Amino acid sequence: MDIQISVKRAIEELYGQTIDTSWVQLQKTKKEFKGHLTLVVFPLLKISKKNPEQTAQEIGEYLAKNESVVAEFNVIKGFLNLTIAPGYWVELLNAIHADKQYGIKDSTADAPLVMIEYSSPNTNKPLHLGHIRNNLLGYSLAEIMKANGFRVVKTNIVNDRGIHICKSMLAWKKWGNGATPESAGKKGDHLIGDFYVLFDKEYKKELAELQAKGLTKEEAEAQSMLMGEAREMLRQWEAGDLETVALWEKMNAWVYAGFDETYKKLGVDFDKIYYESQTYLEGKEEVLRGLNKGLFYKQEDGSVWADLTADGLDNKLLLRADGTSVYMTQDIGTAKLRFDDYPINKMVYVVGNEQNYHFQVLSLLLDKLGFEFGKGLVHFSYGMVELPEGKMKSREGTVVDADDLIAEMIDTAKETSKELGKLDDCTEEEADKVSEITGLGALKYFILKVDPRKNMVFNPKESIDFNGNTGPFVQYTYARIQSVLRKAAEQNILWPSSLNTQVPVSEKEENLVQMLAEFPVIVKEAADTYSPAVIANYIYDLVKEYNQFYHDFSILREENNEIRNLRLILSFNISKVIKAGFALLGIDVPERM
RNA sequence: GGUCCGGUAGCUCAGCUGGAUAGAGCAACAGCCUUCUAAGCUGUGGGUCGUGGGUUCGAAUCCCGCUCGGAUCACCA
Repeated sequence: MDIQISVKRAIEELYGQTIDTSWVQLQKTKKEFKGHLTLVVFPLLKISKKNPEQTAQEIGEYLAKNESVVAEFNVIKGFLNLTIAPGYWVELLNAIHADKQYGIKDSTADAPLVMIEYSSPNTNKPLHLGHIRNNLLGYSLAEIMKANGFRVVKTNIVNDRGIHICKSMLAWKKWGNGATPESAGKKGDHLIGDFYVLFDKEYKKELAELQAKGLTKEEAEAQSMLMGEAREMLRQWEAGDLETVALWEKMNAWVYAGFDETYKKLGVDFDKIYYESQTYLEGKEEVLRGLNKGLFYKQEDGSVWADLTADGLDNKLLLRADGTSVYMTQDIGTAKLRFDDYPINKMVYVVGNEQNYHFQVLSLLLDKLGFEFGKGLVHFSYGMVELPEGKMKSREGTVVDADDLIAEMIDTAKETSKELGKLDDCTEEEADKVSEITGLGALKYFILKVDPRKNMVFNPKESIDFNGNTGPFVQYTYARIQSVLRKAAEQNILWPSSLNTQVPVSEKEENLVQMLAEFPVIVKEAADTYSPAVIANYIYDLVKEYNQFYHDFSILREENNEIRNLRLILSFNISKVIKAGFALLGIDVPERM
């Protein structure tokens, strides 16, 4: 709203000075005071040359007299509380109501292109809780960026090569008896993950046996037959040995099928998938190009390094002495391929905060190599997910498997709904659908509402608690609004596409309209701060406010037609905003529950 | 040790481009279902915003020191 301009005009008229709009500090009036918007006058004292109360009084009088939007005002200390004219809220509501895509901008063909990398799994393990946070953040961020008019490419880099995959392959070959996902009755990613674990177990056993014979830990590791075989397998893979590559392809295909199932369940997807097996050689070429241009240097042993001491960082290895690439090399290669494929304006990497340093270095290296998006790349860094009992680290063996967790959430949702009798008049199919929406909604909302940067505690038990600041609370409110609208239709209550500005609007309704008006601002803010949590917390506030309001009135029994229309349109718009906001978070809302 | 991030109610978290008496939810306690879905609503209690300084009319918010916790500083990915 353009009260800001009104205030600016007032200052100019009263004190004959033009001011920057940033001096006009308007904020929502606190609940305990009368008014909608509050002007903080302290910054303006320099201009008025008067004390805070006088200044506020003068500006207030001017606005009330000359600006029709301002109906009343009151002054408390240095705060000028403005009451907005009633008709204004109805106009605002009409405007929101007329906009089908409220808060969502369409992207144009010439909009900046953002590539968002997220998920990035290894092919030797199923996805776990950490991946869930990653996937949800990445997907939500992509939707938020789209809603702000950007063109977005969602991408995934699959780490499909290296010694860890060879470990799984070797274990399968040795002890697998030709097991397949079908024969074992497991998802492919779980099957391969189990073989990875098996390898580790056997390897540890071997080490213990060697150490029992008097070898040190280092000697045992060097002499390990198993590890030797795994390394040999990696060499064969790199050399393109047909049998090894065939096995690798077969097992990877199982894993991908498993991942796809999990992604589908989570509701995330990708526009383009890159595989490290296809990018790591590209990175090597880029590094050599940089070496030739004198950007990097070679050590006596043949290894290639980047000197980043001028940028306040250390020397960074880019190619090993034997010419093989490291993690950084692969990321450079991937970046190159991506840039060849898309005219990227901005690159966003959704990767855990343990890699902050890596991306600091990557940004510098890409910049040196001449990639325009290098310097401005965003490492969308998020914190670890911990369990109430302690850290969630794979080596501590307390990993929460993504598929198990999702299934558990859906089951709990179903049980709870049943207990409450919510599913009584549903078919089994509908019950399953609703349980899936609420179970996943609980999970997604719980994770997304937390500031991404922070480490968070995920308590499975609490997350499925349907009280309080949770996804199901919001979903429930949405479903109830749908129920109101359904019943209005059944009773042939038709409401107009816009309201008469003379309709009386209560304080609580004004408050709700004000919150609705903030939605586009919130969506913008979420994109600027790269934080879906902004949207989640806003939606919760809106829903809570609505619930408190909803409790007080009866729309369908309302005798005054205009007031009933106002409330129906208000409810409709709130549900519209909930749905849009939740879509940006990747959460579904059920029509009934 | 260097660098980065965090510390807000018993617990989980908002608030952080400086603004009024720091907010939610959970947990505890007390109420509200002949009224469109009680997965809800109302009320009560609960805080030296880690700590010490500084800047300012005003600091949870900005700056500096200290402290605690996490991450990282690999020829792992």
